[in-house]
Amino acid sequence: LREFLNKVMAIESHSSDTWFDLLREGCRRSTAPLRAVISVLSASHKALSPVEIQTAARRDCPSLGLATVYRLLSRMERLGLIHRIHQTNHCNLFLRATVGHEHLLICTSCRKAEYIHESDLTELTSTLSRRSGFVIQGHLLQFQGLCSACQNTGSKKRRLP
Amino acid sequence: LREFLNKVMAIESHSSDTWFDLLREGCRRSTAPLRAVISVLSASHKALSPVEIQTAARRDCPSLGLATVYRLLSRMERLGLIHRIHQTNHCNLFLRATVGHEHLLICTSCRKAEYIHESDLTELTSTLSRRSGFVIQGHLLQFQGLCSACQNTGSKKRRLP
DNA sequence: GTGCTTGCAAATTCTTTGCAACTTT
DNA sequence: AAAGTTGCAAAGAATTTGCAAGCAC
Repeated sequence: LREFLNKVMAIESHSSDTWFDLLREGCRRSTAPLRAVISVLSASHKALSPVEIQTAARRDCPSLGLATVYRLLSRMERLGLIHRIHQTNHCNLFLRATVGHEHLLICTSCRKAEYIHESDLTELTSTLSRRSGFVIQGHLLQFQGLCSACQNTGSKKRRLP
Repeated sequence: LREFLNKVMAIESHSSDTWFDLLREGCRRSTAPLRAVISVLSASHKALSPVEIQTAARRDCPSLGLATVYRLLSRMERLGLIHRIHQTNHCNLFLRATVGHEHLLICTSCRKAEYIHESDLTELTSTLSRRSGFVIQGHLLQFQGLCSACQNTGSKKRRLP
């Protein structure tokens, strides 16, 4: 696995080492399904559904079953390697997590997703905590919109609430 | 329906007229299932699942079927009267929408939910838009935590990621 | 009466699980 | 060899739909 991860890291220009470090710590065995799914998720800038992940990963691992995809996704989610993307309707899309960037900007048309860096929420969180009496454990902030590419290609596949 | 809504409005102290106005505009017929579901949702400060809504609404409308609850929920969601609450696992909880308050604070234990007023996001939105080239259509901001009541009652039903 | 709504049951869709076979270490 | 993983098929959930009967206007 270690070897495989180093290879993928070398290819992925946008890769943070931390993500691969987490993988190395969290996954003990290097199996074909795992490697195939890692390849797909580490390279994708779009949120993908389990079926899409299966389809894409079958290029490297043709026998890959959907149940295995679900099992791998839940493992990777538990490790904090991927995030579930919540849209008005569909909440079954997954995207590689980026360390230090918790917030998202998602294209409602092509599902391209970007992690964004956001600082102001720290203060807001403590204000909220003080005012409401809640112990705040986490939050979910996601922006939806049309990426520049989709603004031009018209509303082909646009999917609005 | 108008009459029924006025009655409910009178009872609900926290009610904004706008919500009932929207209902009046969006719903033409006053049926027992609709009235029962409105009663439940307008009064609840917790996010509720379809089954919970059915159960609660059966007090007023014993024959209420689950399919009808789903149909009513999707109508009300389309009208902007309720919001779907997205949690790490479950995304099938619904809460009455509060006009002018888009953001939420949700107790992971009892699911008590409060709408919060948040202003800073406007500026952040335009910064993001400028930097990313996205046309931003909306966003989702939800805080999770433990409400003061649940901090004391221990971690009975606590449900963490 | 007309047309929207409902309840039921069946159909779909999405996700999880049991299990024997198979890999990885 | 031992332990963890996989694929398949079956099971479970969650949600949607077809349709005849019922209701609101």
